[in-house]
Amino acid sequence: MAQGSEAIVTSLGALAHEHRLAVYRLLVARGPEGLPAGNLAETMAMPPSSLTFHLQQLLQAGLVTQRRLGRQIIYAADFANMNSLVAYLTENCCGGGQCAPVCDPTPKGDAQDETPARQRCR
Amino acid sequence: MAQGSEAIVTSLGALAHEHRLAVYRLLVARGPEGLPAGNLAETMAMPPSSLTFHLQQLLQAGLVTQRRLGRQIIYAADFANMNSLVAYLTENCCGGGQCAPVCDPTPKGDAQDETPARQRCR
DNA sequence: CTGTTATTTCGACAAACATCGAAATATTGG
DNA sequence: CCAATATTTCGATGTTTGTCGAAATAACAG
Repeated sequence: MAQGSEAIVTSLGALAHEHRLAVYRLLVARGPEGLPAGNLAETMAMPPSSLTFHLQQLLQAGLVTQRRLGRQIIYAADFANMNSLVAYLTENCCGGGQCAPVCDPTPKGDAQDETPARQRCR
Repeated sequence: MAQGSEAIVTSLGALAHEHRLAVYRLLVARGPEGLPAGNLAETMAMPPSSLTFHLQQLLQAGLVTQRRLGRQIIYAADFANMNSLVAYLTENCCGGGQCAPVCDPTPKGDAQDETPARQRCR
């Protein structure tokens, strides 16, 4: 119980800041291609050293990835980790179906809706 | 869009603490009936004044409600707000379906100590 | 090499957060 | 009113977070 929720607390804390949430949303919107740090700093109108501070937290929480491209460093959202976070909240922090889970958009061609009467799309 | 995320940041921050997340989970497990502050303090093995501090944050974030019953004060989880939080994360922080929604959150009401991360639908 | 660009690390500081005992505030029962 | 119970408020204190300029590192182009 304690070791699993520790990572959750880290992720929640990483997103619990105006600038970091904004940065993360930018990266989500950008997709796997990601954005270089300089671009983020300019968009956020934030000094580079401040941005780095926040990116480190997102990185440590495993919410973003980092890769080098030439002399710039590209950050991208890590969707797997956000998935875990949403899953945790839905499982542990919502009453039995009280906090309605998101309905399955079924992005790919599979049309199997055999889930046992739980998903309510509002 | 920006003013909405302010409330989200507050909610995330309220949950981004080991003790508060544990308290909130206790309240979620308890349901609308809720638990008195003293009961929470004892369960959490935490001095009452410390507990109050954390309860205030959850309260301010709108994640829990407060009501008096005799000389004790009962706290209960506010599911509507958690619903908003999960909805926000799913809508704004997950790529187009990249962050797969949760499937089948164990119909029976145990939800005690499951592995927090993995949730494969298929 | 040398200079230029992109980003991080370091250091210093203010602000916010967390902890908890002691005192204060409600509520009930006698 | 007085005592007992349940919880909060206050105050003091240590820790963590956030900010940002200056210096350091890394990569590239001549």
